[in-house]
Amino acid sequence: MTSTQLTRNQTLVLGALSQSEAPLSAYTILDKLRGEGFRAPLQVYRALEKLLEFGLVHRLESINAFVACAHPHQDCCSHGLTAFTICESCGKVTEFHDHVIEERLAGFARDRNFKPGKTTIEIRGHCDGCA
Amino acid sequence: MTSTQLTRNQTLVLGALSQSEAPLSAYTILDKLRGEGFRAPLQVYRALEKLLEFGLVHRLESINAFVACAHPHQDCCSHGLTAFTICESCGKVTEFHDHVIEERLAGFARDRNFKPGKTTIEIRGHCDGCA
DNA sequence: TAAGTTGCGTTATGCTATAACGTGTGCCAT
DNA sequence: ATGGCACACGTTATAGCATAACGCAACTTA
Repeated sequence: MTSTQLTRNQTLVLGALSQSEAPLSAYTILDKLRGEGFRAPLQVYRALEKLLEFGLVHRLESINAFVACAHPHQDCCSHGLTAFTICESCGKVTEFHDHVIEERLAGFARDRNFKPGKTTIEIRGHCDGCA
Repeated sequence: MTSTQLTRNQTLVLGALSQSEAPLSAYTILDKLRGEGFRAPLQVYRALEKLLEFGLVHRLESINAFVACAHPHQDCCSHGLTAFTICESCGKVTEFHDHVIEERLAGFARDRNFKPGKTTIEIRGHCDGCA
């Protein structure tokens, strides 16, 4: 695990995400942090950019929102592929890692001589509680 | 295969996507169709909504863009899961279907009592030609 | 101390998507 | 045939997401 000292803004943004049950949009984060002196979207986006880089936060492409990583202590997030279920009712997000899927996608890419960068896997639906 | 008569706007939007090598954003489509009388984003979004419904077009969540379905004649797209590779250099998109991944994700959802709706799988990277 | 790097704040702008309202057309049940 | 309905369409306005470009301050390193 790589430990980096976070700046004040980064800490605040990560805190907002960690405290939230559901994923947050950048603008929602901004509103939550106005009390701390945040005034512009860029303050949020710049912090998010770093947090994503550090593997402490994930971006959910299909809903334009962000969540704190569920296993920030491990390094799993940084290289391995991360998949998500996203409940469309309550917003609950579950993060998981699957080696079989990872291999399968890697194989497909190899076959096509495609050099994979970031991979997105997101299942939107309804969680147990929201049936 | 379900065959539906497309409206003029739907035909024009699908045409724009079919002719394009790379995925197009809604606003790019709008610009391409100004000559045909398009004036507002909603004309494009409304057509896209229907085309997505018919399974003739896919939305690429990670780049906010749209592509014509590679196999519109089959029904594969409507139920089965569709995955994509997206070249970040040339924009080329390859669509594929993998039963193993599909099963694996379905199994994961079952285990968690998660009712899956739409699933997104997108690999961004670089295609053979763009190495 | 000069140059480079990094984070920060601000203003402005651009891109993506939808709300709300009204029009016209075709269908078909009465 | 006419009233009601469903649907596509057009328009204006607005909401929501993201970045460009500028300049300042703190810190590092040579």
